[in-house]
Amino acid sequence: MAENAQARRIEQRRNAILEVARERAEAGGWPSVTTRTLAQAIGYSQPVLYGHFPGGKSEIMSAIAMIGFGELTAATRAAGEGLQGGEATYAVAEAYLRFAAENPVVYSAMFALPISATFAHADSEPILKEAFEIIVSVTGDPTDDAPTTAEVLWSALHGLSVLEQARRMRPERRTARLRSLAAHFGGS
Amino acid sequence: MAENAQARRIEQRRNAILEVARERAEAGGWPSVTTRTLAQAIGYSQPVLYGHFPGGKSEIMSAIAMIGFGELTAATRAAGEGLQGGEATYAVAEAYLRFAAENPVVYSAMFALPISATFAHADSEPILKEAFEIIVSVTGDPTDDAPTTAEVLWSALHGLSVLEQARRMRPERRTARLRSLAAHFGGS
DNA sequence: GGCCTACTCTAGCACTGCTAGAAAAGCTAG
DNA sequence: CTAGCTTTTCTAGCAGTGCTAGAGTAGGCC
Repeated sequence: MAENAQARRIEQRRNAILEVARERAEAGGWPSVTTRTLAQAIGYSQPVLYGHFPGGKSEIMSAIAMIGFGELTAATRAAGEGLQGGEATYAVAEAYLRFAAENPVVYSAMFALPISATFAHADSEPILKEAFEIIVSVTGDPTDDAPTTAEVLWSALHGLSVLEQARRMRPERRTARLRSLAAHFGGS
Repeated sequence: MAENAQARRIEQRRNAILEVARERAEAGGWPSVTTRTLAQAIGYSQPVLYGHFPGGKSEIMSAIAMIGFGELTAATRAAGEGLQGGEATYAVAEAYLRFAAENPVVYSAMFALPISATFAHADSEPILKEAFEIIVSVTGDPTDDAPTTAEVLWSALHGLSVLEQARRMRPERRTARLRSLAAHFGGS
């Protein structure tokens, strides 16, 4: 009984840590999330954070990154639902770039950390593999092997996300880039 | 007379800072390059660094990043020299990925920093614009506007570089990805 | 030789992630 | 209801970071 309530309290606090950390990171970047400010925001002292995440700040970032992969998978899957060929490619790509643009720091955590997981491998984190499968499904290329083309398409999406975030791309050409991408990878 | 010797001494020390910083960064990552270790390595104290680079560590990283852009431009230009169509695309892409793989931390500095420069704009840093022009020249796509296609191609190259470095791509499929990229962007 | 300028260093600030040991709270048993 | 024990939580501090004010030292000039 007591253990159950205790467990729920701990789970709740863990979620609070992740929620506050994400919120603050989106507001002022990852460097603005310090163990001190984070601890104060949840109403506890620093060591409590290490009780939940022994790996410290980087483990907190990794946890948020995993949540991000789940959200990205859901968003791209929903976007491609029921579509075929180039339309599916365009829709999935658009959803991907939108997620990255709307959650820049979460997205950066998803790729900045040494999570050590090769997308196309079977023994990867299930969430990563799931996300990769969606990309594979919209590469309308029968000549090449699909996983390889998917790796290239994912790279293009990732590059676009990073470079748009860094303001290296012309904002007004966003849809043109998406059309170009869909034309090159969307198959028939 | 004396001023000239003085100026040369200062220039030499500036180069020593950049050289040592790059060396150490390639050996142990950017975090291992601290103002203390860097100052000690060049035989001076920390404030001397700020005499050369008032912006501190980030300005040193920016300076190295600019050198990196110069090297990347030279490497890709040399690779594409005299080639046409898909062959040029493949060669340039290969040179690009090789540079990123051989200079991972310099490459990361080239894109991690807020240098604030949109590649396709005329008023960008000349070095950046020059590098972009090479990419434009190997996009054999007459239907789309070339700069937009070049932005997408650059994104794909950047994404491949980052994700290969992060071990998210299967290493044994590297040439297959390059062929796929050249096939999709190389034109006729 | 004496002075003045320009350079260089020492010492320290404010901040970071992280942790050992003290204090407090809560549960268990008598 | 109290005593003791376990678990949780906090205080205080370490080692390291980027950066800088002011003291000290070297150099060239008259």
